[in-house]
Amino acid sequence: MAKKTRRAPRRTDGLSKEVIVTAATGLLDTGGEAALTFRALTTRLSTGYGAIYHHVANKSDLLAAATDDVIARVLTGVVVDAEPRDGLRAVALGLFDAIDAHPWVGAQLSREPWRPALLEIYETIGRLLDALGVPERALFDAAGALVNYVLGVAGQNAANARVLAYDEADRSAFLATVAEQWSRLGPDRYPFVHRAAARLREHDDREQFLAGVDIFLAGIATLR
Amino acid sequence: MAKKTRRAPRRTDGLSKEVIVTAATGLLDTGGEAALTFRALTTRLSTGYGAIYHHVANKSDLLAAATDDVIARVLTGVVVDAEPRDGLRAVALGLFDAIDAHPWVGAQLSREPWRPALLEIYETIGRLLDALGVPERALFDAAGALVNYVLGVAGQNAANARVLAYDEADRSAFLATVAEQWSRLGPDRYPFVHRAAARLREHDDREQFLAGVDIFLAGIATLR
DNA sequence: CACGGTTTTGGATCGGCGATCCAAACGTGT
DNA sequence: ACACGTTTGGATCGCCGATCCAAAACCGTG
Repeated sequence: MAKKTRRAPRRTDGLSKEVIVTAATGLLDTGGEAALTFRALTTRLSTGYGAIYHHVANKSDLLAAATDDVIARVLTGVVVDAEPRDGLRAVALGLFDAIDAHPWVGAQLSREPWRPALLEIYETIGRLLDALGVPERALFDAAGALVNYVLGVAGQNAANARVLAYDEADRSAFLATVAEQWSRLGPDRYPFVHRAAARLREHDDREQFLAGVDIFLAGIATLR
Repeated sequence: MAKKTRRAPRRTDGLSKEVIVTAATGLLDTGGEAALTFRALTTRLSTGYGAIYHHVANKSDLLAAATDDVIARVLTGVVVDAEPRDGLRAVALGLFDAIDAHPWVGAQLSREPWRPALLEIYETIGRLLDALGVPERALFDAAGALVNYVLGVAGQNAANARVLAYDEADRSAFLATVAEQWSRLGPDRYPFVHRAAARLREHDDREQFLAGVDIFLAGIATLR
């Protein structure tokens, strides 16, 4: 009935998985995991569902592809032929910063640990630990421990950062509020957290992360 | 019309947040995070949406409550007045096993790290590290590192376990498959993972986790 | 024991999501 | 120029979290 709604003409620039992954990464970075919906993708790419599903199996495939993309960028960007100890710190910091910039990566890595991204991480860190001279019998325990430490802390940090407004002023205001709550908890029931509150205000996440890596490397050194 | 559908009579046993949290934990344990829906809850509790929303603010409130519940059970169940080193290992193992039994807890802890559960974990581990004699200046870095290591590894382990069928036969079959894939990766491009494949078959997650805790404690000891 | 306000409960409903499906538009080989 | 396979856009489905409202039970007051 006179509907004849002329459908929009086909796009000229070809759609590809790469284009879709880039758009998805943008949505994830600006709005968090909840912002990645196929509807938002169709709007941003001005296309339809079918076009996207033609290049991507489903949502978790898309998330995995975006994660692999981010991690691959980090690992190839890091100089590995440095001194192993420096290389390890560089890789650790690179992953920390990447997850800080893309908080959803941390969650995805622990949700689907069998995909390529984690394999590459293990390979890079394991090789560096080997070059560091960690004995064979302890190499795999050490690699597992270090990888998990790095991803664990980076993920926690990203989760914390997500709560904070991304503005530095709000950040210190938030930290002050939390510190105040913590110190109010009472030294008898919460002696540690009560004391930690004072440190909270002045602490630097990145420095604390590196301090943890060093604790780790010191522990690994005792295995030799 | 003649609809006059007599509405079901009101339940006699009172609904409470505790009952709802228990039911939610059951759903989460058997079917994973995807299985926790308000529809499934209404079925299991044979009630309606309003009844549940009367006791619970929303879904994330429910998840947080269930998480706090599980973690509180672990921390109160652990003997703390033992030797600090043993206490730390006991707490670490308790958390590892709890997250292994309730995989969703790990994800929730990193998703909303400001809720009570993580506070209690920090308090318990921080106090034990203090009793261990870690110097004040390193105490908070050490606590942060250890907490994140424990939660990181436990979460990864739970994610791995979730893929595996919960049957031990399927588990070794799966491990064999992964080990085979890994060893096929080629020693030139993936020297570490290629070697790790051999270990994968025989490794015990719990033992490897404890080995990591020991690496940590060894590293912390060097801070003294 | 009656009665009215308050708390607790059940279910209809809404908008938004991932996924599926199909026809229109395009490109390519002949 | 034509036909066939590929790429694209959008209608549609079933399910989700959340909201809202009225029925049912409870309870203090007289």
